[in-house]
Amino acid sequence: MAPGEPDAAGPAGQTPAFSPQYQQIKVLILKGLQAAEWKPGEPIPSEMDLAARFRVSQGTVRKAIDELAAENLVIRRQGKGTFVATHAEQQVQYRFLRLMPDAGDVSSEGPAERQIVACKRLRAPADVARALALRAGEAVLQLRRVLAFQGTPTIVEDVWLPGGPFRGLTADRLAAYGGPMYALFETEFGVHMVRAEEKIRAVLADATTAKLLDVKQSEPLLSVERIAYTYNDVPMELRRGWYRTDTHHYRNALS
Amino acid sequence: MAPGEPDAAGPAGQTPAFSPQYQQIKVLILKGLQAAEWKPGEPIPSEMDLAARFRVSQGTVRKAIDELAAENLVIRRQGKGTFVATHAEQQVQYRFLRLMPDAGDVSSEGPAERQIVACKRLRAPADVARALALRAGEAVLQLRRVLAFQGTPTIVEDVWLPGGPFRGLTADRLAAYGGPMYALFETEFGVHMVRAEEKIRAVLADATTAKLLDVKQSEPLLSVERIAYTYNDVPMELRRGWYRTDTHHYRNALS
DNA sequence: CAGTGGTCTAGACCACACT
DNA sequence: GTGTGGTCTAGACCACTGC
Repeated sequence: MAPGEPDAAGPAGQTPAFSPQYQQIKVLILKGLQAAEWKPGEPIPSEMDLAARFRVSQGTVRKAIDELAAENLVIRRQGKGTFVATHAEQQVQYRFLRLMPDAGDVSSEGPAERQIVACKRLRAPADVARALALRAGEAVLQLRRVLAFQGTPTIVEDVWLPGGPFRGLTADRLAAYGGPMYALFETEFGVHMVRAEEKIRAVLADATTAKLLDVKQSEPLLSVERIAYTYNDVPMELRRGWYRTDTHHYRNALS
Repeated sequence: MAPGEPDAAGPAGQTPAFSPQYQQIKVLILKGLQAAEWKPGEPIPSEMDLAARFRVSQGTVRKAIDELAAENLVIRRQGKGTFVATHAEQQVQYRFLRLMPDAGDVSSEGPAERQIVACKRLRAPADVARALALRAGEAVLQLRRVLAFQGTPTIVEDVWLPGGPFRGLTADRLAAYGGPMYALFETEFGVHMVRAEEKIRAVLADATTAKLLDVKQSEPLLSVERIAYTYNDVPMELRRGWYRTDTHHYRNALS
């Protein structure tokens, strides 16, 4: 688009809704990501290429990519290129897990030991359907797992996934896979989690959870309800977790 | 600095530590903020003015300010100017409080009722001294307050402040002040909290807390330990809070 | 060396707020 | 209209990576 040309903004909008070129280009790149034109871990075209493709200057593409990088959708590497973000091969193994050991750091703790406790296919209860934007009764996958750190069971999680996108996921497949669950989702099902929202509460352990975590029933636990979203704010996972916080804590940075 | 001139980077650094101009200018603006050259709520000089002052182009100043804005140190308002961030007169009244009502939103809840329970001056215990980067035994201010929403006491907080910067703070002065505590810190003591870190755990209410929150002693509560920092990462407040999560939850966004 | 992202400039024009 | 931040360009040069 030549400078000075009118915008391709909405036709009958109340407000003209001015949208700068870099925003429109951001949307175009976003569509490429959604359509898996470039897969997680792969490079997207260079700024020059994209500038030529979209007929804008490099600076405009740059600003679009800057925003995508700020949202962790894409990672810039000077001298190499810009890459689609991925949950695998990331130095930060657990991008969405904020639980930290009270002493030492994550690296000193070693890898988590994962154990799948249950995995079944069922019809979505009302609350799950609402969270995943499904109709009540649609097929969902539900699984429960325990994470242990250095031999101490620390997290119990119930995970609900929409049946459609995750058709074919089984306990065996999960157990066989070593890395983070979200990495498996990417490689096996083409679902990339982009962001998540958590609601945190303090609760008392129920009998089942207490047993799985090897604590007594009156033990206070952190209840963490997470909804994870793919591109375009489509909810793709509901996860309810119970965290022991006697040796770990949930860390959060405010700014 | 003319284009092409060498950087004013560190003299004897192992690595030359290349630092772009916009970073250096960011630091200069930061110093102005620290020195209260411009106070919270006031505008900083226009991009053109700063560009002239620092002898760089507007674009370079722009990038510096962009980063400061991304860190919430400064707020850009198109057509008006760039303003020093403030905890007062902000539509988001509680910038660092993540507790949300389960139903409805913050606005539907009305203002919090604040009640100061205690306020004393004492010598810093070892843990408090460590958190505030003081020597053990230095004077600190400690206060305890209860926040209630719609008549229900929901939060108990113990706040520790370094005695020096907060000399003259009394329970009366706090009680007389209507707005958020951090707003008072700005206007009365020139201390602007810039960021904070929280460690969250699930605990059982002790006798004192249970009484203040009007819950039974076995009630699970969210324990939130916060360290708040001014400019330059100087810790200026340690806050230990206990939150009821039967009607509220701690909300967090992950990306 | 070529190719990538990163910095910086100078200038033009746009959107917005105030007066 | 003036002044502010916001967008966009075209071109130059720098820093980093890998061939």
